[in-house]
Amino acid sequence: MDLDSSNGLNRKEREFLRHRGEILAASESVFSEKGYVSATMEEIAQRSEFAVGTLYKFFENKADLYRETVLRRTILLEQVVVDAICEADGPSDKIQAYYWCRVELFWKHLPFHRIFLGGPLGTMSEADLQLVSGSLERYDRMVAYVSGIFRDGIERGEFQTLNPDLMVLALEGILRAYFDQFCRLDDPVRDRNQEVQLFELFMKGVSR
Amino acid sequence: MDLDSSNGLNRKEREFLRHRGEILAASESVFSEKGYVSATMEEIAQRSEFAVGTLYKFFENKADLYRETVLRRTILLEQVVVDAICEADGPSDKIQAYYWCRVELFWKHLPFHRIFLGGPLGTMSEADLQLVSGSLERYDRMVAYVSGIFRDGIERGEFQTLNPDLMVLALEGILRAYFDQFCRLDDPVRDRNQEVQLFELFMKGVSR
Amino acid sequence: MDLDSSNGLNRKEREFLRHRGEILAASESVFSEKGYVSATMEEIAQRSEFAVGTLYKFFENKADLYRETVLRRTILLEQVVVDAICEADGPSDKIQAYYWCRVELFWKHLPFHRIFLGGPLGTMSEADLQLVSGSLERYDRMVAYVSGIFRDGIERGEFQTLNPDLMVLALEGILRAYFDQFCRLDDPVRDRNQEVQLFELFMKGVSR
Amino acid sequence: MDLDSSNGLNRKEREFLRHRGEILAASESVFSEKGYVSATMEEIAQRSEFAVGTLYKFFENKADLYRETVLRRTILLEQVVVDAICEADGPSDKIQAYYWCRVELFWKHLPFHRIFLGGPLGTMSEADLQLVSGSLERYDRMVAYVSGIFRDGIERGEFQTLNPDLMVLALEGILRAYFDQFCRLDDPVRDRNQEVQLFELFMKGVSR
DNA sequence: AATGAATGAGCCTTCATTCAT
DNA sequence: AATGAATGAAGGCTCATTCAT
Repeated sequence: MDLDSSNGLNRKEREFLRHRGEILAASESVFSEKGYVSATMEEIAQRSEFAVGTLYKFFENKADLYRETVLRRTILLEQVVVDAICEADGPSDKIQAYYWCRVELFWKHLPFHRIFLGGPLGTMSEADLQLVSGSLERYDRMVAYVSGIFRDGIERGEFQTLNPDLMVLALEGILRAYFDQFCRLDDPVRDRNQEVQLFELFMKGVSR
Repeated sequence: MDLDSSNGLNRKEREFLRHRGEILAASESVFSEKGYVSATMEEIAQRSEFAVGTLYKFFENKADLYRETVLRRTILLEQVVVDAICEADGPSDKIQAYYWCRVELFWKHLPFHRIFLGGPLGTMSEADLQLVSGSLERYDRMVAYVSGIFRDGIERGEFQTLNPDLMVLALEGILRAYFDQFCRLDDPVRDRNQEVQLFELFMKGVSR
Repeated sequence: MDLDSSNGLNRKEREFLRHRGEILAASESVFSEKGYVSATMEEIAQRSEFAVGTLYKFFENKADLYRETVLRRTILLEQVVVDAICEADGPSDKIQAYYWCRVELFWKHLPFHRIFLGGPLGTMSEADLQLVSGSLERYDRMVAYVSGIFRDGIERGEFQTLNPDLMVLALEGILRAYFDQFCRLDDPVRDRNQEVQLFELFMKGVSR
Repeated sequence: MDLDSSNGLNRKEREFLRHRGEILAASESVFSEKGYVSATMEEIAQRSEFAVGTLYKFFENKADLYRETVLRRTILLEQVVVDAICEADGPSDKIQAYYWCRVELFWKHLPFHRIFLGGPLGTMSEADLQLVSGSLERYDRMVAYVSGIFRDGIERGEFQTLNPDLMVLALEGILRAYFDQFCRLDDPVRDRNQEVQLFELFMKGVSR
């Protein structure tokens, strides 16, 4: 009976994880709307349909809840991205896979972008940065990974001879600028043509 | 009668403006370190060496102080940028002028970048956006202006046929990504070579 | 299941109402001593033996707490007064019932008189009046009701032909002047003989 | 040149008194609109067209300014009332003189009534009462004086045998109730007929 | 685990008062 | 006397966190 999909967990444990997930979902939505400081435990409680006290059974405090909220998505991001890259062959294709993977994930988890990948990377306060240091590490690792692809591509003569870190930086900047447009809007409408144009612009910039 | 630099203002008025400037400087530094919500009037007062009550003689409230802090720099940004662009001839040169102008201003006003041009553009909450709506308007106007240059460049055949808005978007994204690196650091070191490489990457991307 | 006096409320609800009542009691005492503006939430909290934050779980803000403090007593006043009048027969007896009812209520709720029926009716600022508009409405309704009794008495020939509104006005004035004496004192001593004399003076004034 | 109407004061002294009077006038108007606590020295300064600091050259502090504002009018009240009473002959006429004198003064100094004779007498806090103790003394003296007239009238058989203090109390109460009506209004309209009716009601109540 | 009432430190803001000019 | 910029203590209100049930 207990041998369900959730890898050999019993009912108690499954329920625990489900509740935890519900809280994280609520907190993601509240944090993305209000920002870390203005979000209140009260509102997260309401939206998750738990009592305030219950949140503290699952997370040490507000900072911890925020950290975990961001971390959950960052882990996902890293996994999906690495998988997508692995499945592609050759630097250019890998970069293309990465690009579209990022774009798809954005549209799937727009609120998350508002919390973590939008703005904050550069502009969070010292204190805030520590809140997500675990996620930052993963993000940096991912960026380094992509950087490695560019390095490879340069060696193979597919990309021009530029600092590969700057290539990722430019790519990330273009992605964020594109994403940020939609974070301002209530009801964003995707335009795949723009996504194609941006990618071409970038590839023309880095290609030999 | 007062032959000073401040266009016919008397001592009282000059002192008022100087104090106001001191408060704005303090507030810029505090807001950039803590963010709007976490910054306290108390700390801004201490850093500006005025009493809390004094801040309220110069600004209506915290939101107003923030607004003016951001606006002052945005006005400067717009002026300097437009001037720089005007002095250059032809689309490519104008874009180059714009690029370096933005870079110079960043290094001159790094804290401002943390407040306004870093992150927040995409990720500020509805409420926060209204705080700086005046500045946003100016920024959007500036972006539209640069977009016009791209349009012109396309018509002249200097740039490839892409949506000029996406060109500015990419350029802004690259700039922000470059800037954001340094916002994370305590003691950023400028590397002009990187700045040149990034610009070339971008120009290669948009040029015919 | 709970066979208590509080009409089918559970323990939680009863406790809520009890706490609310304790806060209202404390606030009545503080407001009556200090007046609305000088009373502090801090002191009301101390006197009710709750924390400041707790007050805000029961009342939206200071104005709301004040409003409710006054309203609770005004509702009581209206009920008791109307009941007393209804039980008496004929205009003169009804007025007598009203008079003694007001007097008894005064001695039972002296602090309330300091807040609402003493002074403020005439002298509260525009802003303050809105604070208690609900109570004022009730008070005016009560006065109108008593005025109707005078009108009736005039038609029956029990009272002389004067504007009935002025009769209530005089009666209210005499009551307030009598009450106000005791509000000045720490340890007021009731003198029923005075109360009788004042009533006779008034009745002689309005009777045929 | 210096022998003007102001009893042998020189220009300096006359100007001093004039300025003091202007401040008192402004403060009367502000206090009557806002109440003691809500009135600000800032607003009094603006309305008197002096700087805040200047107010402190004329009055020790806010409490002192309030005290003097009230006292000035109370002294006037006492003088005018006593004069009016003296000019009348016999208890009934003296009371009539007093009544109309009070009514006239009310219409002449409505804002003052809002500050001092409306409400506060009974309902001011301990602290507030000390603010105007000097005025209260004068008011009590005036009331005692009128009480003496009633006592005299009782002895002469003009009034019925009741506690004369209660007679003044009733009279004062009726006056205040009448006055208070108009303090609620922006644009009060006098109705002399009402004033007559109220006086007759009262006189019928106290007369033999 | 779940609840939510209670807590109290902390922040924005006001305003009586002072003081250098 | 006159000014008004500067001060800072005090008050209303919020919200992360705790704890008894």
